[in-house]
Amino acid sequence: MGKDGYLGEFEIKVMMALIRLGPNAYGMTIRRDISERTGRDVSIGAIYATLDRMERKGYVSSRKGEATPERGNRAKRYFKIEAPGKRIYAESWNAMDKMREGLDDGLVTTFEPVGA
Amino acid sequence: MGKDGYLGEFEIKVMMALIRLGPNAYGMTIRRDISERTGRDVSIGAIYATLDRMERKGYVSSRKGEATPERGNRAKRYFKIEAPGKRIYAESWNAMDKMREGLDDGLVTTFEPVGA
DNA sequence: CCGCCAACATCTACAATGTAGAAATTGATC
DNA sequence: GATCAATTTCTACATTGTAGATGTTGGCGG
Repeated sequence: MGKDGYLGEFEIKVMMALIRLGPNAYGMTIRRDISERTGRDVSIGAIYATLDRMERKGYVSSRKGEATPERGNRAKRYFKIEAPGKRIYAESWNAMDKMREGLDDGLVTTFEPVGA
Repeated sequence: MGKDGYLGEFEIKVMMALIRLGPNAYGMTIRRDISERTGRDVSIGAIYATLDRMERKGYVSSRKGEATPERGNRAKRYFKIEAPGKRIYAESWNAMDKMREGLDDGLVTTFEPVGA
């Protein structure tokens, strides 16, 4: 039970986007969610590569949706988290959280001492 | 400012251990801290490889301590976070935190529905 | 003395993840 | 039927993650 490694930093973010987006999660929305929240752009290739790898492991699954015909459109590929994915995501996050327990944010959020 | 990537999952954990351990951070204590908190063992090689890479980038620095002669002892190598390290750690963590904003823990912490 | 043990660090190699960018697909519109 | 927009797919390479074997240093038992 839970003997595999942890999700990587980017994988965790993708998982979070999946959770947030729910049934509306597909490549472009996932990308947008991550860019908006973190303030940094990610290539769409990065998103799919990660999603594909997680799908191979059974962490997520995908299904093709209908092509909504709004000025040229390719069928979307929707993703959702599967049980093993939830499990490893929870483990990954919990480990982070435990590592962080007790750490004072002040120590690390401030970049420079105010006086110089 | 802050245009490099983010720290990886393990790098973040090592940083957290450094913060927690303060002046007592060296290979073995870092390893122990991570193992105890996450409940999983990490090889000492993994710790040093990560630390070395972060040192090359100027995120952390190290100095050799005196060999405390308690039943055979090699001089410890103490590590500490440098300003660029604090910066990227904060950015990395903040990005995670923002991604997670609003997510319901209940969704992901529970592995199986109670009823089957 | 000498060989062993303990506490640490170093090195090497390989697997997994992160990431970008260019190309392909598809249907709509003109 | 050429072009455009929304989306996915493919490919390749850089960076991180990770283990394990090996080197170093001194105390200790005998």
